[in-house]
Amino acid sequence: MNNNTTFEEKLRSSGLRPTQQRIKICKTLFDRKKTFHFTIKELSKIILNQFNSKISLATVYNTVNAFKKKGYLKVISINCEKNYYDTNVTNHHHFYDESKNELIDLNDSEVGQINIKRKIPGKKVNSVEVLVKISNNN
Amino acid sequence: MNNNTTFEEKLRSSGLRPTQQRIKICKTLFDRKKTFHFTIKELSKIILNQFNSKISLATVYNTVNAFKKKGYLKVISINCEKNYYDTNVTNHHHFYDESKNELIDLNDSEVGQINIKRKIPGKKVNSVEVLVKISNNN
DNA sequence: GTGTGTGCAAAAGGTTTGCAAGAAA
DNA sequence: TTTCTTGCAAACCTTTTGCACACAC
Repeated sequence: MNNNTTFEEKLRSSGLRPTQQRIKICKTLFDRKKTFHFTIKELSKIILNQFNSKISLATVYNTVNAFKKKGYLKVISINCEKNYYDTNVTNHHHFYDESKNELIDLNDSEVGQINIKRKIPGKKVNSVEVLVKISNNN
Repeated sequence: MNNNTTFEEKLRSSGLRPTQQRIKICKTLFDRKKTFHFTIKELSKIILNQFNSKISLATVYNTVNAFKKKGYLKVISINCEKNYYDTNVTNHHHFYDESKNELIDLNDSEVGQINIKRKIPGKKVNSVEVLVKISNNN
């Protein structure tokens, strides 16, 4: 289903030229069954292994930022060292495994209804996200 | 109540020498009624204005990191650009005002009970934090 | 005096940018 | 041919580190 033609259309319809680099990035990000969490460094390394060809860091950043702007990816901030990206752009929550530096999706139904009782005058709520930090039981 | 002697004791009992710089940082951070949210840059600027003397960035970082390690401050990651610190080290939640780049505390009672229904085998939960992103209404 | 802390400047790590060469339309 | 994209290197920002000097004890 997610073949090259589909990615070409996706890119084109977003006003992005379907270059070889962008198609490779699309394949790596979106041609999978499960949600994908990654950092830029990890993504670069995976692309290198998957296609045996390097895409420059600048291009990876540019493309990921373009996808973020288009709403194809979202950012999750766990710490200030680096950004984590998520191919699941729906409203949901996360476990962050501090032992493995790894994100795990937590869907809405796995977190009870969250009821924010306080309102801030003149402000609207953009998102409500829960981050559950976990680590090994040792 | 929070006079210099108290801060000296606090530092000493934490194994930190009560230097002039550290006492100034203590005054800025802890000699206030309300929770204080700050970035390192903001803290440096406030100290400069408050005491008319500059403390080197390295020292501010060192001291803030020491206080974090001692449990006097906690870190809140909103985005990857910079770390935010919080003088409220109890379990609580936050509004993040994306229009003003400002944190507002949300105490436990203002957020309904959060019930994480999923468990990850072999992992323990370290914290559960809610971040509510808000912005101007217009 | 001894050991710790400070401050500067340099380094480190992630991210962005400027610009010339290359690819897409 | 025109416009957009790539890739390199340099720049940028926050944070950390090395080291000489200064301060606390």
